[in-house]
Amino acid sequence: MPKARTPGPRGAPERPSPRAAAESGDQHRLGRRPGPTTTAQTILTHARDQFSRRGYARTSLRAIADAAGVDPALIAHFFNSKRGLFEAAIEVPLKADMPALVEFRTSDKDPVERLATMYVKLWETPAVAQALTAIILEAGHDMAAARAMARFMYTWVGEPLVSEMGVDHPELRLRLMVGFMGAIALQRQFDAQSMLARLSPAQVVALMTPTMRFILTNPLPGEVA
Amino acid sequence: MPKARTPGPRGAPERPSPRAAAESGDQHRLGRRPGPTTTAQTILTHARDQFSRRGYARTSLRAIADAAGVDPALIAHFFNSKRGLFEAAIEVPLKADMPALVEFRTSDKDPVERLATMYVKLWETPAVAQALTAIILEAGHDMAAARAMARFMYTWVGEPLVSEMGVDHPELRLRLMVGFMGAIALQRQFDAQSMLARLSPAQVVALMTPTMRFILTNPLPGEVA
DNA sequence: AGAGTATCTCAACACGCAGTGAATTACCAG
DNA sequence: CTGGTAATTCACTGCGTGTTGAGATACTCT
Repeated sequence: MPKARTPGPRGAPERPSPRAAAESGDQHRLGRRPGPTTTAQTILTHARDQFSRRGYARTSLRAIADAAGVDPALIAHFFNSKRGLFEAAIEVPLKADMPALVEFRTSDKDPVERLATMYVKLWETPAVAQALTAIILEAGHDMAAARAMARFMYTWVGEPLVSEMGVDHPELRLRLMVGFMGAIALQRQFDAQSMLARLSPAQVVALMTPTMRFILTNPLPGEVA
Repeated sequence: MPKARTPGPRGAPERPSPRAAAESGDQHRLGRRPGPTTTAQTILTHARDQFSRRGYARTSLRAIADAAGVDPALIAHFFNSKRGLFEAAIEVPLKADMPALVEFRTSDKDPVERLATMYVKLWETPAVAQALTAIILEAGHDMAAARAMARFMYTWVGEPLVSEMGVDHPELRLRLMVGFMGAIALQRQFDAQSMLARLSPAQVVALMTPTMRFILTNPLPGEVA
């Protein structure tokens, strides 16, 4: 016998709501669902979506759970806390064999143009775009996001580029360039009727490459050098 | 006639807490304060501070009221709602006789350098910097902020510049340039140990001017033109 | 001086939030 | 089949939030 549990110290006297007994084709309403389990991934996907569109503070766990078709308590079960979910959501889902990354390494075009191409292509993958957007939105408020941003910037932009083409004052120039690139991506993401959003990926690459190259190579004024 | 109001349907039976009668040198604790009234301005100042540092959603009216040394209800009295307070806070406090603006109009240097100088000087005025920061932070979430940003961008950047020096595809180029400028300002504001934040205003101007000029004047690639 | 109005505090409400513990169901290894 | 473990929902608790109404105090205009 499953032992003598107190039959229910909570309120709810003798099953008040059998819960609208005859729901349409709906079967089980309680306990584990049959079939394989993909729920954690589903939650993570919708979390990235919400965090990237509304920011951390405006996003409620209930909204994510609703979108994922799941009880809010499941989030606590899989990710411990809202913070835990957020930190999982801003883990940029990059794998070295993604086409954009492979092409960056194997192409023999100009490094800057290759970088711009890779960047724009990365933003075309929704999960990546959402993670990056969430990171940028919270970078000023959340240390984890700030670190994620620095890591992304160093690993996927700074290190590959500087190691290939020499650039003086790399920290300064990279900050300027990444700011420029981020501003473009954000405008494309949020202001859908902006000119920038109407351009094709190839057009955006062609548009941003010259300025990126200029930022990296133009002689710095005497005051700062 | 003031008519017969129900004398008090709320709880609070016969004044429960006379509130720690003898506070140090503190006099009046209730009712209007003696002397001239500057409270609305005080609230607005602290609101800008909080909104710019923590964003709209993370900022509570109670926090603002505490910082201003005032009861939260006063905010509702002066600004109606949190939203009302925010919309007042993102009204960029610019007057045409501010030194930075005057200098922009009267100097005879290169227009782009003048613009950069004005911009950096504007960000040195805390109230302006805070309003602009709050606008940028919420531009993706709040229509009022988005409009404020467009207005600022057009009135104080686009119109003066385009009217003076001809630039083709102004919308596209202005978006790129303003994104670049905003990214610099934000990095200086939030990442205090960044290289950018350690530069003097004059240095930042010297650093950003060439890129701004490049963005405005470099021939656009055939794909977009 | 006195009526009327603006400023200000207090107490409370209603609501949404993140988080918790127990109960229920399905999966899986022996 | 059977026992253990993971997945899932439910009911609930505090807590913090924006907002409200009433009452108290000061200022202002005649």
